Amino acid sequence: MRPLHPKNKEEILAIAIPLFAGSGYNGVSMRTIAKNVGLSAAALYHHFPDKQTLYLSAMAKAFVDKADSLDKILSSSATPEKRLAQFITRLCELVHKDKDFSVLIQREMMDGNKSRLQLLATEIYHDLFQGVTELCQDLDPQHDPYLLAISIIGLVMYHSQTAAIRPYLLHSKKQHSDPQVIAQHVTQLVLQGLKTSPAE
Amino acid sequence: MRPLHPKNKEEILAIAIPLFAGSGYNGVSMRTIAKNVGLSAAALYHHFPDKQTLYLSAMAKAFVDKADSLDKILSSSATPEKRLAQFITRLCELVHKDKDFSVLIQREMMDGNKSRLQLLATEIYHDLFQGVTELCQDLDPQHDPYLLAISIIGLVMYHSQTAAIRPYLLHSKKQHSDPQVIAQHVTQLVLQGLKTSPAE
DNA sequence: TATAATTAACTTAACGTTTGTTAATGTCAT
DNA sequence: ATGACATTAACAAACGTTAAGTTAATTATA
Repeated sequence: MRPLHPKNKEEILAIAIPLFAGSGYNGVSMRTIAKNVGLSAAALYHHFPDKQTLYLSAMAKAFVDKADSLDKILSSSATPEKRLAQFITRLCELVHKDKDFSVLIQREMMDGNKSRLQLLATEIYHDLFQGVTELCQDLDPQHDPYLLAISIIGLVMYHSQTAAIRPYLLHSKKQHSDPQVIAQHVTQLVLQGLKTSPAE
Repeated sequence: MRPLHPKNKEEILAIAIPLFAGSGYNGVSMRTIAKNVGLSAAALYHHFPDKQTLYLSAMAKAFVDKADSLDKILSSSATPEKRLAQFITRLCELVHKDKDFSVLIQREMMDGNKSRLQLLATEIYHDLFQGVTELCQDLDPQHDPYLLAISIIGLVMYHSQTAAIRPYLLHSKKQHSDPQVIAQHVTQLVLQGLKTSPAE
């Protein structure tokens, strides 16, 4: 029987992405993906030559267009402080809306071999990191822009990645998962640290 | 033949820990562990009833005594600022010396099911997080201590976790992996943000 | 103190299952 | 009729795990 709704690659990848994000490469079998898609495992090989290619395609799809909107903010003509605030807010929204994004990046950084890390660095991180580094130099030439760039990105990412364990920690409140609340906290931390107001 | 140097559980776990850190639970087979230890796979079942138990034992060993030295700093009588600086420095040293530590925690946060997350939260994070939260309240009651605690821990952890991809990023220098450099950067960022000096 | 029983620490061989993957085949729109 | 998209069946390899056997040290017994 010919299927009523033949699956294309994009549909398969859209289903595979959260699976890989949730259980990692080794934790997701071709049969698991197939079952979720509504196909036999063998049918997947009509769309992808092997599992590795399917996985890399899923990664590419998960990352595409993510960096673009951030790059626009970074290269705008606003003041450095405003660019920083906008960038942090946008990144917070992004990782909140697409929860697989930061998890997949994190998994790649831990699991990836050299060539995959290089791919991640050039394809995803290069422009983004370059932009943040330049922003950091505009913000304060005194600081090491490299360390500062990692700190800014890391702050946002870490708040997103700890979401799973948060319910089991004390004093956890709903607002702590609100991207706007996190964005405001991170922005203030980066710009002013703990000194709530210089006027005090 | 009875072996000349019989392996005990601790030896097996010491070898299993970096394997699990490097490839995750599903990425490490009993046969792989056995080969690295110098035993047959079946011999591992003489020491541990199953893979899950071996893994959880490895996690316990990797985490034990890690939180203790940090708790001491947090409960000292120094000023909040000094306690913060000491805590960050100690945590930086710790994740730099034992690179498996933060990776294993990160993997648990991503892979762990509910019961394992709860275990991680109560066994590892509870006292530590509680201490950092209280320190944050001492530092500045204005800030949300919960968000600030995650930010502080996250800053240190993220610098450690991005070590693998760092060689593939531009402007990377050796000093950016130096725990003392990172500690100083993070401390200054938390205390003062970008404002290099109020006297300027 | 000599000897028998027990135990700790392994081995090889095999089990049933799951894995990624392929082969052979079928169905339907163009 | 051809080609795109699917199926079921099967493959070899790797998986976690178990069974049975071997050896040497320890412990109990006479």
